[in-house]
Amino acid sequence: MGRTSDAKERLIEAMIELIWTGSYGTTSVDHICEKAGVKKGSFYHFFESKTACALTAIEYSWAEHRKQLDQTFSPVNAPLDRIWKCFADFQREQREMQEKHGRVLGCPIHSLGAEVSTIDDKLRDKLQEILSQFIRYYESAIRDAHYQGIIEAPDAPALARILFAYGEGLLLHARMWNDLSHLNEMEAGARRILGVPDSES
Amino acid sequence: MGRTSDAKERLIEAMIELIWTGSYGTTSVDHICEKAGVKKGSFYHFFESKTACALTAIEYSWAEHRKQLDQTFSPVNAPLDRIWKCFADFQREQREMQEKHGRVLGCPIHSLGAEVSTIDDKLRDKLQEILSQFIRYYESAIRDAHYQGIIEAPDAPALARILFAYGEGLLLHARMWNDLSHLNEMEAGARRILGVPDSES
DNA sequence: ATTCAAATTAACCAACCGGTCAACTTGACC
DNA sequence: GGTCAAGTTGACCGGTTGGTTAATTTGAAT
Repeated sequence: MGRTSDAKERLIEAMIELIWTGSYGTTSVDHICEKAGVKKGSFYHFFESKTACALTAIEYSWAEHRKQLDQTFSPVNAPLDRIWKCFADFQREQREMQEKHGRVLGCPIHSLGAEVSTIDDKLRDKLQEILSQFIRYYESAIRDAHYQGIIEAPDAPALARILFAYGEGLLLHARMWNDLSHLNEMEAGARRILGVPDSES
Repeated sequence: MGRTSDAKERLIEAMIELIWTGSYGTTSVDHICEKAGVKKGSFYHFFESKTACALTAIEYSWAEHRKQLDQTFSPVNAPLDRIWKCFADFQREQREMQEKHGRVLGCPIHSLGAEVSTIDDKLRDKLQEILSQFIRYYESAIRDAHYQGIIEAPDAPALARILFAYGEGLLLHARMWNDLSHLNEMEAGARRILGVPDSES
């Protein structure tokens, strides 16, 4: 079986962090290796290319994130509460990242997508897939809310896309302005989009 | 006075196009020079650095764009019509870019912002400034609409930010999916955000 | 026609890029 | 405790990066 190692995991986590705090272009294989405490030869022992490593890292990161989203969007929770809890999770995560790295980092999938979608087909396809999956969380919450008569939303997928575009836009602004307070109005904006008065849940 | 040249303008336009169709990271000085038909020595005759060129290019591009925005958001137009016309302009521009480059390119300011805002302070500040100016177009249109009783929006700046985040999110999706049809629902989403029924203007 | 500031050119630089490779070390399994 | 697959290492590669320089050409203004 040969010896074992956690170098691959360290490389994955290093790449995620470097892409998130910087960009794909500024994240060099050398930097990843340095941060992970791994020599470049080992990098190419585990990954056939920089792109392949990024693909694995994105998949890994999304798999981690899904665990929490599955909890947040549990059908046990009231439909709109799922969305508000998701926003609260966003805020918490962004706050933690600001405390850790001194900057609000926004959504890595979106920042990466903006950078590479015209350049790298494989990365773009993977990012599309992840974002499509994410929208489904909003979609089912919206559909449930509609069926329960909480909101008027006959076209749940369309409304989910609107809500999603808005949320991602806000996260990007928070990153650009390095300011968490942009996220405070997230729920207020979502209420307007969903057509929920402030007084109601 | 020495000889004159339009090399600087050609470099600016080349840089804008390369950033828009690709990314800041993949846009090398060599590529810019090649596209502009200019030798690298001349590049550094006109600009002290790649960043300086990008700064000038962004400023130039925004100045061009403002001319049209000033027309679109002319107080002569009905408040909400300004916004719908702005969206129509977005769609037209994106369609033209797709015809020209084979891809939907989205908003270069935002894509660039996502990429460089944690890396390059000067670029980030300039992009922030431009986006802040853009929001003001929405803001004044919303304020006018509120004052005329067309919509209920006591906090125009906040609603403008929501609308803006949504629009930018949609443009990014159009870029990532290379699909103009994402923009078709722009007005419908905006109507929900602004609280305007489909029947009314 | 002369002048001279401004534009152009090509050669050059060190650092870094993604990627390769053959030699070497390790440790899980029998 | 020996085996051998798997992990590690450091040197190496050609190409590209952002940036520099000194010599040269140009043309607008006098």
